[in-house]
Amino acid sequence: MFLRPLASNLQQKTTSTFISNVIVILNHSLHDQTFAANSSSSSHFHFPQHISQTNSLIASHVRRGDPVSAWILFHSLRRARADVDAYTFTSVLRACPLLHISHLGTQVHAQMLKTGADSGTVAKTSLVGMYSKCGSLDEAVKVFDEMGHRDVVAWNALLSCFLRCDLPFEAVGVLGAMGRENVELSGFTLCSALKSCASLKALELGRQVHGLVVSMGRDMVVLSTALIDFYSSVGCTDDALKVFCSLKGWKDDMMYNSLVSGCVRNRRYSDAFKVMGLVRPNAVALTSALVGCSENLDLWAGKQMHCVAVRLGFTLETQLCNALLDMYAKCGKVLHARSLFDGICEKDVISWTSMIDAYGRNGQGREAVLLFQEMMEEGRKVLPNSVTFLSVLSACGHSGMVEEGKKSFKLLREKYGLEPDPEHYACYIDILGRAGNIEGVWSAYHNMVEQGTRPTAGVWVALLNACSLNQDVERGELAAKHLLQLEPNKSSYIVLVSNFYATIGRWDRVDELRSIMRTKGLVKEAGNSWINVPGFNQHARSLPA
DNA sequence: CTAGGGTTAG
Repeated sequence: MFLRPLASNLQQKTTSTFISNVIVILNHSLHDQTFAANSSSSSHFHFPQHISQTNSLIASHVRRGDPVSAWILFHSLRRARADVDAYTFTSVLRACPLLHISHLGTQVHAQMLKTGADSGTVAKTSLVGMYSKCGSLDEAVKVFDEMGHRDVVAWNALLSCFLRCDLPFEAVGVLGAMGRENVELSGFTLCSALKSCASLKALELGRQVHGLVVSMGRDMVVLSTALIDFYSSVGCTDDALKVFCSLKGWKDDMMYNSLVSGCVRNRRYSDAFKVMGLVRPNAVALTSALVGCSENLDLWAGKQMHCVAVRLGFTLETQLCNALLDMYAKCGKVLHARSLFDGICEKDVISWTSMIDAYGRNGQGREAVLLFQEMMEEGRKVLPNSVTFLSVLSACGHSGMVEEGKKSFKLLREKYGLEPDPEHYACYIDILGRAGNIEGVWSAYHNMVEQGTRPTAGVWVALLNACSLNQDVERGELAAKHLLQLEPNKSSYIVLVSNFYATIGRWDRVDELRSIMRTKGLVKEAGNSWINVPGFNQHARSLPA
């Protein structure tokens, strides 16, 4: 009831944009030819006889991943003033978040209010889902609050709402409220509960949910997957393996994928390879396993993965190719990485970023910058993001390309409208410091503070390094003070600060820091280097034949 | 006809 005045308001405000949005959608539609023929005169457009049939048609468009067709059908229904019911709206609400047009869902909501289709639990539940998928958490909660009767599905929708917005603490709060309201939990509830526990690293709570899963005894494949993911997230790989082994009967791909990814995340590479060997691997499992190869610098195993991918015909999977590219780059095989990059038909921002980073980390800054320029060329549909810029900036830093670094730092804001993160400033300060431009370093710092960006430890480290190199004693001491204030217990930072004082000859401070480290019981972390000798590699040996 | 599990770049 409260929303009625708001609805007419919205309707007025959005009518003009509504028409232009539809034109945009029509231009992008794969089916626009057939539709244009039909829509030129709406009397030639025949809808199925019953509204329920049209509803299923809209729903099936959405299911097929074609929200544009769903929207076109819905819109022509409205234009023809055909009857619609609450189910028409629930179907089209699922298409709204996929169309990425601002306020589209709000427009539908307004139409629902006008036709009275917004009452009822099912309609309101789909509105909650729509708003949360469009990023309007407040609106979603508002709709939920206005619901008269809430069934378990409505509660589950609210739960996923908080999970989607990365608010696991609030999600657990919803679980508590469900308990107080005596809502009977469903499998969906437990699934969301496990996800919350995973993000909160709440081992005990998760174990209790595990108990509920066992006692409920339904949806075991899906819930076991969620359990595997939960135990992997809290570092209990053995429990994840136990869940996997104790489930008898058929297991699907997702379950294998979850376990492979969990083993890799916990650096249990040989277990990951063993699990992969149990079935014919799919593209997702291979992608996870490749991360293990990259982290492990295990070129031998990585090449096996590559062979498997080729044999099973996964070479068109962009995400898998990206992981392969990265694996070759991390193992120092830039040329292999490049030929993979060239072979990717649908290059996404990660393909480009990984290749730029591959050049940068191997000291080929010139190639990195050239590839970045190629990426930015007119007519490319892939836009660089903040990670791309980090790779470019660090490539410039490693290769001493000061001018190129300055240029890309400017582009970040001016051409792409991105706000530099502290990490970008740290890279940029590093570039200027190495070039001996200490005044540039500090003006970049002041610039950052003026933008309201708070310096992180990484920024202070970059500033301190710049001061060491340029013998900027006073401001270096300032940076040292801030760094130790921010991270007083990190031995690597204490060593860094102590090295700074050694550079400027303040041995009293060096001794002071050493005794601080002793009293805090900190030791300098051992450095390590890693090489793989073919034939002496444990993970490679346990690879399935 | 509303709600759920796995994957890639720093």
